[in-house]
Amino acid sequence: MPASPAAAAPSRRDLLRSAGLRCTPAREAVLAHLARQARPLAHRELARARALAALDRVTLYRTRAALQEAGLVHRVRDQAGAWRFCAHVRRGERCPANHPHFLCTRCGRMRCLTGQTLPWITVRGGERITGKQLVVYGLCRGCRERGAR
Amino acid sequence: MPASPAAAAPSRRDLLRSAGLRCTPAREAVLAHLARQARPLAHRELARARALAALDRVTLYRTRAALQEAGLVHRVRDQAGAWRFCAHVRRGERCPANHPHFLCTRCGRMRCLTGQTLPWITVRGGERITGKQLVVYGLCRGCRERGAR
DNA sequence: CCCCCAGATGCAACCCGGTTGCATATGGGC
DNA sequence: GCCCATATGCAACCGGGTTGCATCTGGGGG
Repeated sequence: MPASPAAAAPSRRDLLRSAGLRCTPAREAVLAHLARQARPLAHRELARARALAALDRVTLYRTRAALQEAGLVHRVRDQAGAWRFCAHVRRGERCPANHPHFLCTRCGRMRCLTGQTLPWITVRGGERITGKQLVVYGLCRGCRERGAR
Repeated sequence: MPASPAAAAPSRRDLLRSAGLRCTPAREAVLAHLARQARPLAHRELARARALAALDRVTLYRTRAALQEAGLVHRVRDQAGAWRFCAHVRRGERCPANHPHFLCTRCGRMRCLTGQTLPWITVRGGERITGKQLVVYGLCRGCRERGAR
């Protein structure tokens, strides 16, 4: 594995292409940003990012969706009702979003609670379960120390 | 306990008033409808209800909120990002919404999975937890039998 | 039983997340 | 380098939810 700066990472480009997606500047930038932040980002947070500010908002929405459908990214609904997208930390995990998420109700930051899996829920009544999500919310440490309550 | 039809139920009116709310037609109607349905209802479902169709949508939003703040009702975010409100089945429960919810992604109906409590999630990092919610989604029995997939 | 006002309702306008239709630009296989 | 499937940008739209303001009313006090 070469150590040259350009080739150090497993190449966004290869990642996108092997997921069956065309490699475009928008997708590279969004994927890079999600990977760098490594926490579930809302549309606003993406739109505010310097590298993504120039993108049309529709493009941003479509890019998020494309990355998610291609399996490079997972998403959670936050308590404000918006989707948040997060790059998979390790590729090839069996269920990449099978963990709870924490959301700070003050600063709006969300983080993955990796290392804990979602509980097994039994639903009696013949339903076919296709997914689940658990969001824990409250005040993050920073917000708790900074302000009262 | 009297058996006359008028006094059989514990009176919506008393419920509202003891929760510190004025008793208005809108609130009585919304509370009655939520109690009758006994599952988390989205704004659309409330707005479509015959008894509530005449209400202004803002009133509906404010009524939902009032009932919830007064503790007569709890709410969950569904997978579409909208709030759903559900009347408490029993009053005085310690944590009235401390159960998972099932959402059918086809017909959009949601139901409370009472009888199961939410798991204890440990969040390391000094966060103060104020709430959590677990939504399980999939196809309900009816939709599964009715359509394919 | 009526008066009166805090609080509830209705209306209009607005915000924001998200989607759709369509014309134009471009990635990448040939 | 060509060419087309597909990605982007733009404009318009949808739906959930909120806000400001004028009007109405529940219900406590007289």
